[in-house]
Amino acid sequence: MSDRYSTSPLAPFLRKLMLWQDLDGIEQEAVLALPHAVERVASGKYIVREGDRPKYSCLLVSGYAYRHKITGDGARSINAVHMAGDIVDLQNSLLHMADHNVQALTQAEVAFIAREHVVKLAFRYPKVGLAMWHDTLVDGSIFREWIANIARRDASARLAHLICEIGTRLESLGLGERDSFELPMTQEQLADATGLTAVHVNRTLKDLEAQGLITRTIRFVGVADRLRLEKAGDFNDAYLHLPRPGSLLN
Amino acid sequence: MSDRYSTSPLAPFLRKLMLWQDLDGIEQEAVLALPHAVERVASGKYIVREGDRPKYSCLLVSGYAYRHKITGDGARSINAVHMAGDIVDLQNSLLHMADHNVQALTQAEVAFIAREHVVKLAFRYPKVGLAMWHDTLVDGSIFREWIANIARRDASARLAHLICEIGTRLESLGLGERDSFELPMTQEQLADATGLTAVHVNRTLKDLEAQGLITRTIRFVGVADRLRLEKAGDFNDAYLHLPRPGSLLN
DNA sequence: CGCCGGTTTGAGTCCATTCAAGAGGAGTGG
DNA sequence: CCACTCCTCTTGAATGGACTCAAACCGGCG
Repeated sequence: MSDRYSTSPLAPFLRKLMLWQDLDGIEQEAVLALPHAVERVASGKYIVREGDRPKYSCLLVSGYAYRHKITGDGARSINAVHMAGDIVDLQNSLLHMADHNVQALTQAEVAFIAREHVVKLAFRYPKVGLAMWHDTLVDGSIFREWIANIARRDASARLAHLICEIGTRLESLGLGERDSFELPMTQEQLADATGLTAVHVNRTLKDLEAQGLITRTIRFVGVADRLRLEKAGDFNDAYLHLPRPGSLLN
Repeated sequence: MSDRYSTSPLAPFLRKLMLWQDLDGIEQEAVLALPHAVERVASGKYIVREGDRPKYSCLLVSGYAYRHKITGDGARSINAVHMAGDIVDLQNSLLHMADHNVQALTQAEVAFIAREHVVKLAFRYPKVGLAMWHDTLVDGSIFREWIANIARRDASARLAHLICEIGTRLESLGLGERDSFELPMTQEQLADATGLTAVHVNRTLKDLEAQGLITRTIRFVGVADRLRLEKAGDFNDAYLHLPRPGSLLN
């Protein structure tokens, strides 16, 4: 049984919920007991498409995914990057109509859960419900930070900020080290996530590398000097609302 | 009693929740019975400040407010504009720490409700809870659209889009007409909401006016040609998830 | 081996910014 | 009631950060 806490496909999801609320054994069991189906998704495949009317919420069990919209003249805007444990489209399933696309960034595993099971769980176990609600609020907080990032920071700060955020989130989910991880996004995807063009991302990354803030290998980016990178990206992790020792309020 | 549905300071909030869920009489009563204190706030006053640890959620009863962040080098980014009925900081109160500021845009009335009452209501009356959750999801959807707007549209489209959005939301809340309303934001505020500068907003608004899409009086903007404005702003209201005849699902 | 998606680099352009100064209104206080 | 101030709006000129266009490079893969 304590096995399930690590082997269940829902384990990363549970781990994430427990960032937000201290769930007891019964509540944890209830989360893991959600009826679900796991699917393997190839890199680049769509998980949800704008206009879909999904009946299932989906969670990312492994790999990366991203949300994006296409504007009228065909430009793409990436709204979010997701990693194992993230609820990838509570949004779309509770709102009944997908207003954006979700696409696998790498090969990934996705767990599908019928909407009504999610809702039932949330209201039968208020702390679980509160954790999920909390999660959607944190998502919102991240969107706000992205708005500020794209609207009011220059190219190198935008990229530095994005890299810091992903490192911090990876670490908070126990998926990697904050100071040294790799980011599986093409420069074009980085551009669409920062409101830039691929060409300019290329030049800016080279610049960050020349300054000794990051390292780069083909198609991947790593962090070299975390502190200076945070400074360059005007990064402050408060908006991620991660639990801190001493803030164990309800 | 049917009086309270129009006179209570919480009436606009209830009206908004009922956009998302069809609440019965008991549920409606429960919403209106929330213990609350109403405060009048002068234009420009802060309602919540970044770093606050608010114990109260607040609702906008009348007037306008906006959320914003200040970046490291002092630039302001406006993340959202709110009107009567909007839940203005469930965010900050449920997350325990405000990650951004909320400021009155005009003179406004704000209702403060202790966090625990909000939570209790949400879980005692699941449909009310679902409506609130839904509301936070729609907020998130709007943030995503703003990201796309700022990241991937040019100045005139950004402004056109913002104007369309506010008109549509005003109408959906029964606060005005979609095709002709006034927007109490300075050009500097419009700039901070669209990732532009005040000077360029000025030139762009003049341009939209010259094209016959909007009308302008001192410090206010009105809609002249809604259809063409929507086209210019690449505006499609799907992301607002407003109820439509025929989509009365649960 | 040759294609293909992604990366790199250069040169020229442009949308939006910055800087700067003036005009118009609203509010305040003498 | 006028003088004064402050804030917003307006306009012009110059600058610049990011974009576009275009070509070359690179590594993986069928």
